[in-house]
Amino acid sequence: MLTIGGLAKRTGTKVQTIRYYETIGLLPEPERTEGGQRRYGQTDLDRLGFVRHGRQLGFSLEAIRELLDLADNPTQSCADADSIARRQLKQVEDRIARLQALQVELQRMIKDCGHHSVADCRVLEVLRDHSECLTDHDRIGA
Amino acid sequence: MLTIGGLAKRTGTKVQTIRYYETIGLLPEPERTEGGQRRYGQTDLDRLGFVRHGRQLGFSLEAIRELLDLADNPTQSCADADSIARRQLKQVEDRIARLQALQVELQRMIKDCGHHSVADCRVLEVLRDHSECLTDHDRIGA
DNA sequence: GATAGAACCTCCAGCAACTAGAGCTTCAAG
DNA sequence: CTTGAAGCTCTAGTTGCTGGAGGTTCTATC
Repeated sequence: MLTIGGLAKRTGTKVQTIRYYETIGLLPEPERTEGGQRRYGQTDLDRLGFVRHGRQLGFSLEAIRELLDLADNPTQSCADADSIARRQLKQVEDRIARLQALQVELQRMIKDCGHHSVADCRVLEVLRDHSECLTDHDRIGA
Repeated sequence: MLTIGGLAKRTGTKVQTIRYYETIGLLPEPERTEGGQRRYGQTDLDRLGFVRHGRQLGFSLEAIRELLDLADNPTQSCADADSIARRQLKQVEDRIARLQALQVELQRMIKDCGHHSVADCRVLEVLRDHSECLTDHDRIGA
């Protein structure tokens, strides 16, 4: 039997986080000692491992909850799990695209900035310029 | 002069968000009408544009606050702005790397899932397998 | 069996960065 | 001068945790 600290260590989770997962019903209430301390078994270790891996993959706790429900009643179609994964993939692809655009822009900012005075600092200019991506028609009186 | 709603529309910001930026001191308190409604000018439009663009670029509000401070007192060295940008770039690169790993895994999950019953659904298996990335030495009693 | 101190317990508060709603007032058009 | 959209303040909720206060339990050592 594992203490909450042991479970935390094995799954790379913080103790507080485990208790938090319990309060939101993602993990079941575990056994307790006479004194009231939590004790965990293999099932708990597996379930928490599943949750943590899902989180690393970028699933929301709600998505993970859905997946766990699916896994708990394995009579339904797998299409549900598939659609959750597809939804996630789409989000991930969007995020990557936006981040890559950002990466390019930051690189440009850094390249153009020659450590002079702020007066001719390009980092600030880039941001200022783009604050005018809202160009003319976004200016007051246009 | 713009109303808060007009400013919101022009910058693609929600009205509540503008008021929020004001309460945290990111935007200055604007002029008010007799009746107490906020009225904004070009400066506010620029400043909020700067903030929103920074947010889209992934800067935290704190980082944006630093940049705005820099822009407000342009006597200091530009090295500060540069280092903020570098810090951000590193974070962005990390995020991209993690997301790409995730993308691959999700694609595999979807590819392997053939819309059968959950019994042989690979989506759940992938997550289950990896919950055992904590392999043997992570099992209780090992 | 006493004791020390690490690890546990509950409860509350807070983080970022907003978002939403209740209940009320003001503005601007017709 | 009325009407209804848009404004106002204030409070509370969101997601996914994290930290602290103040107190109890477990376990190892003497």
